[in-house]
Amino acid sequence: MSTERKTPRLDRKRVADTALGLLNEVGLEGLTLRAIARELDVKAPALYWHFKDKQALLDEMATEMMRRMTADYVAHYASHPPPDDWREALAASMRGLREHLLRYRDGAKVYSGTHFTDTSYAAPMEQRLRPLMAAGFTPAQAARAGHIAYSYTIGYVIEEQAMGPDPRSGEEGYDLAARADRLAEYPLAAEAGWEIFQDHDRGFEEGLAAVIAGIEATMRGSGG
Amino acid sequence: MSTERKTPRLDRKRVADTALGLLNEVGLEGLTLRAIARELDVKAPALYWHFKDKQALLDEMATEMMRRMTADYVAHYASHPPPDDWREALAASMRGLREHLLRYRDGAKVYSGTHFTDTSYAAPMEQRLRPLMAAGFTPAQAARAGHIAYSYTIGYVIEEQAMGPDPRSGEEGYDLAARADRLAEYPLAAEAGWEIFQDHDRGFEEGLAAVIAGIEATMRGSGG
DNA sequence: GCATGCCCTTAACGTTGTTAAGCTGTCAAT
DNA sequence: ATTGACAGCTTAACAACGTTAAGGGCATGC
Repeated sequence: MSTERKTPRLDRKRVADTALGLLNEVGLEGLTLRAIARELDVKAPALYWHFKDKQALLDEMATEMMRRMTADYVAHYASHPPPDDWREALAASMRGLREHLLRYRDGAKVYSGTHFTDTSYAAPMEQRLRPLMAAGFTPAQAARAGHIAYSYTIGYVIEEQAMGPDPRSGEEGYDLAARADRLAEYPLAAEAGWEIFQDHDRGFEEGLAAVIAGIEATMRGSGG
Repeated sequence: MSTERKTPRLDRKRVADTALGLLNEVGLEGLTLRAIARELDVKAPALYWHFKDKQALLDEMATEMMRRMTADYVAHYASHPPPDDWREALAASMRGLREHLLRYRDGAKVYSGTHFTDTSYAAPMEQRLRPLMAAGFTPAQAARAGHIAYSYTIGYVIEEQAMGPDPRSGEEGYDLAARADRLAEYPLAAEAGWEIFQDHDRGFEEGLAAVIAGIEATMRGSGG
């Protein structure tokens, strides 16, 4: 009856955890099976006992990211009351998504390139949709609204992580003055750099506010 | 008529063109330097005369995609009058972006993972921003508005291409009924599948309309 | 005719994902 | 206790990849 049989050094969760940790040190292109194995004090082929191939490991990593996100949600709403306004609920959900993607180097790329290994992604999705239903969205509208906000967030973070080497540091990995020089022929594009490449937190919030306002404007009262 | 100096079999454009063609046949993970070289009747190391490394080739591919997109814009607006409404102009720009990303397998992934090799991306950006300025947006607002729509579009197409193997075919690469079964515990998430995974064209349009309406609602008349 | 430099080839290196085969320790049954 | 089986790892090896080093052919300027 004991679920633990003896002393297996590895299991799927331990591998995914370690791989996620290593991801932040070496990035996605440095994340080789041998490096992960070394971190686990094991040889590379051992991983194939637990995963069909590398993609399966990446899928498990994305799923683990999702699980941690769900756990944060639950923990947070255990102490705070959930927002009663659907706009705040949706915004909070997307902020949480972005925050978790930014927690790992190339997080958005790993995340968006995988199919999940179980249904753990459904719980946050369900939570994201419930407030919309409560506010009078039809199921189809709620799904659409959620996907719009989701697409915006994924796209924003992919761009965000693609340009700066340092997620979350104050540094800009990009010489904006040089960029403006190169684009002297295109004054609008040149000036846009200052708005787009700086203060990602504020930029994300402005866009999120617009997206949610747009959902409200185009989808409320038009369907139900 | 011979501007050609002698018989160089390769140049950057020919390589990028061929690589883009091959991309549609073999996908991003099958796009090896040897395969590209074979297509060009050349050995793999020859590519290193024209490109520093593979990433440089991918960058050139993304830049070429951008150039083709610009060319389409120009060709289209040579025969049609440009929309005078900033909303229509922005929507048309994003439709064009999506269409070009969908034209290549893994197009959005290639596109969003690269830094451009020249300033050719600035022309479409400039065109995207000009109508906004004409409508009274400040430069910062125009930049922000453009980036919001851009992020949404990139995120949408990445998801779109990640799930279906066949871009643009009528087929669904995904068993929605099986998905709904697995998610029996999460009725909202289950039902959302039917909205999200079908009719990408309509889904994109609805989201685009929402995003643009949201830009209007949150950014017009608030700045200057 | 000879050297220069461009453009490509041949050969090879180190690393990657992955497979095949075999070793080791623990448990169940005898 | 001895055995057999099987889970879980190792060692060895393979093909393919990106990339580098060295050299060859061939047009051009002197």
